[in-house]
Amino acid sequence: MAKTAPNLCFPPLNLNQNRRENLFLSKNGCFIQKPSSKTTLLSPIFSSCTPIRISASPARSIDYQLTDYNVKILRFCELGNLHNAMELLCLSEKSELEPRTYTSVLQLCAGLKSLTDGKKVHSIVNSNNVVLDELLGSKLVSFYATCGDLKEARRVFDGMGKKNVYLWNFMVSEYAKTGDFKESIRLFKMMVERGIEVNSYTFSCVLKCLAALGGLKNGECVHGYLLKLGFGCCNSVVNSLISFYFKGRRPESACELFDKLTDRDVISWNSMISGYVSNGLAQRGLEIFKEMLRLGVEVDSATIVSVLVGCANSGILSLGKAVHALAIKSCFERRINFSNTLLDMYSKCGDLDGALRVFEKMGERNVVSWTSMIAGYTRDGQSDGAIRLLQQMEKESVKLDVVAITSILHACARSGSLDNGKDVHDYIKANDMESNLFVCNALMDMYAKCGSMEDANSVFSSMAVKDIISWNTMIGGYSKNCLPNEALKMFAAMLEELKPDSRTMACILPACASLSALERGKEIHGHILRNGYSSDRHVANALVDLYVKCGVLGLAQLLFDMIPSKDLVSWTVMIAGYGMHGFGNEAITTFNEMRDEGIEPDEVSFISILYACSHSGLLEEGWRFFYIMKNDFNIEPKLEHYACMVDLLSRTGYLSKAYEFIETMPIAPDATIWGSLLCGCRIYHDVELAEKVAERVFELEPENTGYYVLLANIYAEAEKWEEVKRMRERIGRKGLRKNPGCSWIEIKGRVNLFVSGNNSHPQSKKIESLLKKLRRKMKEDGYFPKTKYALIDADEMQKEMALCGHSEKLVMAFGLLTLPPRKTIRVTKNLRVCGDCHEMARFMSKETGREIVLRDSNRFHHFKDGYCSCRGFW
DNA sequence: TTAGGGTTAG
Repeated sequence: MAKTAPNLCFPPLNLNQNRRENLFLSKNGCFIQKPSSKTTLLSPIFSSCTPIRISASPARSIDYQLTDYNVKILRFCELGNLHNAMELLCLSEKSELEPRTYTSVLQLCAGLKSLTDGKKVHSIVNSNNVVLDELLGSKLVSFYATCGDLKEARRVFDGMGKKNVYLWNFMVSEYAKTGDFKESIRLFKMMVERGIEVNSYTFSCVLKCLAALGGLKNGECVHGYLLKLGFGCCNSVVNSLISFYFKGRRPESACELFDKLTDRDVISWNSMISGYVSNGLAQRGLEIFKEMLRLGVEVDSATIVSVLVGCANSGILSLGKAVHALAIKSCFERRINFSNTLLDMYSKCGDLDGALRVFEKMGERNVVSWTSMIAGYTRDGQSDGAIRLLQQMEKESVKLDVVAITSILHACARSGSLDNGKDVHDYIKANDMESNLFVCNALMDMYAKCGSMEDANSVFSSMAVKDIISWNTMIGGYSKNCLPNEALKMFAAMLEELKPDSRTMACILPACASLSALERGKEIHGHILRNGYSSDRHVANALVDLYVKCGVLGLAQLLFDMIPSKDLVSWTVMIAGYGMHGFGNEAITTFNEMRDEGIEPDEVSFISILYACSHSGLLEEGWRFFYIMKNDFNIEPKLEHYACMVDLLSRTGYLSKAYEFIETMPIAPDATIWGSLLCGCRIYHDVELAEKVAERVFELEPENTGYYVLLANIYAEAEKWEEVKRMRERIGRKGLRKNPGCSWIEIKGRVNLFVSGNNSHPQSKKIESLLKKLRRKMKEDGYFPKTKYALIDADEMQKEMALCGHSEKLVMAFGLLTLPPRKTIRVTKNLRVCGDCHEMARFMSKETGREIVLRDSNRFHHFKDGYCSCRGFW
């Protein structure tokens, strides 16, 4: 009370002689007015006041006014009038000024953060040759530090003779405040070297600095030192140690200290809760909280905050709600930051309604509250709700910051809303946020996920500063958007600029996989091994996928077996791999193993297993999985699942059942589903059903040439040349062009692409002659070319010529000519392999003793000794 | 003359 109350009864500024007898000088050198006899409340202060000896003579009193600058300056200081205090200080003679006057003015300068005035005081101190004693020195140091001139503070500090432990601690903590923890530690070492008697404050600050520096070993040394000095039982020091060990990711050491701490206060308990929560051990943190309640330890707002974060991280809504009630009781919930934490707890626990209730009840909201809600909707898959909130934010003129922008971009990316994303981009431009790295990375990600790699690239090109995330986003974006060549180019450019990381590997491998670029993939695999990225599960899964898609199933299996803790993706990739290669039974065994491991399949793993069943003709098993998915796992079948089932029925010849199945589907079938049945009609030569089905397909996808060609082929195989002609005319009328078939083969890391019918390759002549030679031998062996597939109503010779030009044949011949003997020929085709080419590949494998692995748009065909792994299911 | 250790979301 004595420190603040005197201000309440100050006299007016201009000293009134008549009232002087009422003035007293307080202990800290300030004038205070003597209270009237009625004032009893402040009377205790006066017991500590010394009356100033003031003569009643008018002459002496004038003399006082002229000479005692100290008193006047002190009075101005007390009034906060720095201007007048400075003016008087400048007017005063050295001999008139007392040390206390300088310190008071300096304190005011610090309070008002007036660096200029404080510097002036400092220069007066210097020019008056005033000795910097402990007090004046401390004031100068703290003045400079408070005004942000830590360098000058340090200069004064270093120039001082005797310094007490407070001032040393002050400097240590000032460096820590600016983030210069190393300098803090250097000072601490100086303290120890100079024999300064450190105290508990020193250790609190030093341990915080060491935690920030990640100096676990140094911290342990300090721990030993403080024990030696006898601070091992000091509650505040042990609390600091607990926090230090938690920050150093050593919860067990923190726990040991807490267990031994007899004098626990609320900070000790809170340190344990928040320490566990921030170490990803929220459940243990919550247990500490329960123990705290059990023992009747009083909780405070910091306890509640940490517990809420713990509930959010572990998804324990019930406890979160109970703590919410406790917060209401304690009136904590009225503060905005607290409400935001609460809101986030509900949102992360999946209770969006609860989050919304907090949000709506909040008296004041800031951008964090809004962003929290947006993130909640996005997390819940309700991107539309997130975008609606953005519009509401705009209406309420809430200014978006970087985090808000990135959250909204994330919502747009999740929902694939390119238009909304572009609006956000406009906002970014209008608000000068284009140079922010985080914003740019999120923008690129949004464009990539919305399928616009052109826009993503334009953001990328305009970035002055790029980090590894920028590069990875672009590479991953190209890979996922079926632009593997661009991904590889970007990867090559990245290598010129910076070292890739494990995430880069997981982004580039799918590009190699989609190109079946085995050699490039192997190069990257080598890089992964050299850099120790194989333990990254994303990388390991991508490697399995790479070898699956490059047709090296054995290696994929080996790598899969080597993954120590397989996740759902690892299993799903392997199941799909077996399916793609026609190993349906192996896929089923793998699926069962996954369930034995306690991993629950999701809708994607069911697509993989159903796909595997359909590509191996496993009808009964397929139905069983379809049933299990719906009934045991409560997964509502999606179009992809129905497509697999239709495919399975069609491939196994149950065409009318497939038709019925489509008609009774609870969701509208798309062209792919009808297309599967159309393929079945082709396999089983059901022209009548094919016509019925084809019309449904044409309605849904009138522009897709593939389906017109498919029907034309069905007609051609039935030798209905009139209908083939009709189809060709229909295609011609619509101005549609058949998608050109192309195939490629990677030789020495280079992808060699062949387009059907194109003979511009430098080795064309050699290829042609090899194919003719092979064809002759095949005929001798009783092989008749499947000329039906030529789709041309011409004479047999012409048809055979047309078939010779199919891209997969050209590539296979090129492979035979170029690759060393016994090397497997690996071919990839953009469309489904044609029947004639399939026959020829079978023959080639027998005739040349070569293994041929052909990946078409649908599956793998392994040709060996005249047999194909697809067993006719393709 | 003065201080520290626990908490706050997107």
